[in-house]
Amino acid sequence: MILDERRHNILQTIETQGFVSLQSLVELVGASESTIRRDLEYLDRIGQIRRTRGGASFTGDSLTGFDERRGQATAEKQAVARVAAGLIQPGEAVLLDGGTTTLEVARQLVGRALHVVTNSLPIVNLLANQPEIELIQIGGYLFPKTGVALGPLAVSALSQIHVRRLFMSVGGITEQGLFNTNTLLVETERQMMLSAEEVVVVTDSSKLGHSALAHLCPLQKVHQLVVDQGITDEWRKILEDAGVKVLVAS
Amino acid sequence: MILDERRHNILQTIETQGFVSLQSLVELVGASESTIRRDLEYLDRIGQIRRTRGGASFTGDSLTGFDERRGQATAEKQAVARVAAGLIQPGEAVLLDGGTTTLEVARQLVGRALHVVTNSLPIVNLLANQPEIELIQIGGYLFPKTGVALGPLAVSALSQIHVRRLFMSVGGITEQGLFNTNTLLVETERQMMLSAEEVVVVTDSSKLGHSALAHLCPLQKVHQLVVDQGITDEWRKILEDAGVKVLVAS
DNA sequence: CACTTTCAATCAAAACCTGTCAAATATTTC
DNA sequence: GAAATATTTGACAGGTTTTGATTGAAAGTG
Repeated sequence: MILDERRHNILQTIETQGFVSLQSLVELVGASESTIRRDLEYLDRIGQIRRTRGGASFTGDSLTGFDERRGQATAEKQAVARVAAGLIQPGEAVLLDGGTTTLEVARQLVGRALHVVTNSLPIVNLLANQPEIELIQIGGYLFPKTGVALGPLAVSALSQIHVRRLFMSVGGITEQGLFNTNTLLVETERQMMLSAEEVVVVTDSSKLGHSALAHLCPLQKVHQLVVDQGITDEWRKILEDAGVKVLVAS
Repeated sequence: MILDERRHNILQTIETQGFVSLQSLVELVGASESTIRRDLEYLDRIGQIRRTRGGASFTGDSLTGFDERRGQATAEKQAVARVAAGLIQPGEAVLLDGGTTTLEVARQLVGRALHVVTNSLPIVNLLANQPEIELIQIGGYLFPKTGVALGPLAVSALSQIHVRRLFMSVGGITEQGLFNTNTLLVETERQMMLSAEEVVVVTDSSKLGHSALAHLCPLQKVHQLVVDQGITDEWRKILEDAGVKVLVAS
């Protein structure tokens, strides 16, 4: 098994199981302990997982994230979130997708008078009981681990609402457009795009050039994209040529 | 099982059960007493639980802020919840209304293979990530304080689903029927009743004879009612004459 | 007060991690 | 195509963390 394939395998296992021991990974992929250790170290460094003693755990926005993991929202993500939140006018209605970056955006909204619509359980928990915010929750099948409501019920609910701006996260961006990890999710996000006047993608630069399982839409459908400083001039040009307004957070 | 996973397990158990004895944790995770003690000490130090003699109880900044009333879950409510949960068959689809008693019912469902539909944020937080439970969340305008989704979006979502049993809470019960405190809530609950084959009301006896702002439905629409021992013979007769099957929890 | 249960402290054993190195494999260069 | 170079891999030594057992003290119980 080649390097890339193996790491992909490992990542997927961790994502689906939440926790995986080093030993079980050794058995699963048939490589030595040392190799798996190095893979885990790499995946940790790029922020996809978190190494723990004896194995690794998924670092995605696990809603039960119990320790300091939450503090792992990197400075980049926070910078992106600040810029994104700055786009919002007082009293506006915004739609927030699930994801760690949009969760940071939500954090920036506390105390502002807004209408917020979201299908993300972590965001709902964050904003519930904020007196200034009128919160509309999108229901549906609650996807485990990430706590995002998806599926027909979510799509149907979204079709009944209309907002000024959508803040969306993605799994990957290529010249072919946006991608995400899950077809149910993509379906729901398509309806989100239909319900918003303006589509704002929030992402970190590591997603640029990477694909993912499910194709969401071409670049042309995106109005604005907020990204950290890591973006290359090349990518900036690709995006702007497709009509996307690029905002770099610093 | 790796360290992180074990502590996560422990925390989740404590979070859903409220209190757990050290012995039961030893059995649950299959580690030694010493190890569990150390884990509890750690979780206590980071402020997620409080150690008590013989075990630990949950204190954490609970994901929400809705269940301050947890301690108030009286023995009567728990008894009612146990009886109510006993009605549910394996694999069934149930709809849970918001409310403290229904939250206790939800607590009884942990570990059972069920489809659960609910508009209550505290219940969603409780059951999210329970692997055996398929969770469908009803969205809508999120009512502050109680964390229940209401309004047109909720009604519309409910109209698209169908379940075997509805567990409903009420604000008051008189001979005229059921009452609740809020017209939006009543509207949503009416749709819930349409989506369920059987309507089960869970309540404590103090609600009997008391009215509330909004009339929900006549007694005849209720199939079963679970109540604590405080119910009088007189009330029992009134309910049974209206065709309600009364279950008294002891 | 006697008895039982729970707790904290200690310690050796086991599990795990880091860093290093040589062998194996892939990539580049000529 | 062969040699040179770079990367990846597996093994191992030495150090650190975690674990389970034990013991005496402390806290609850009748």
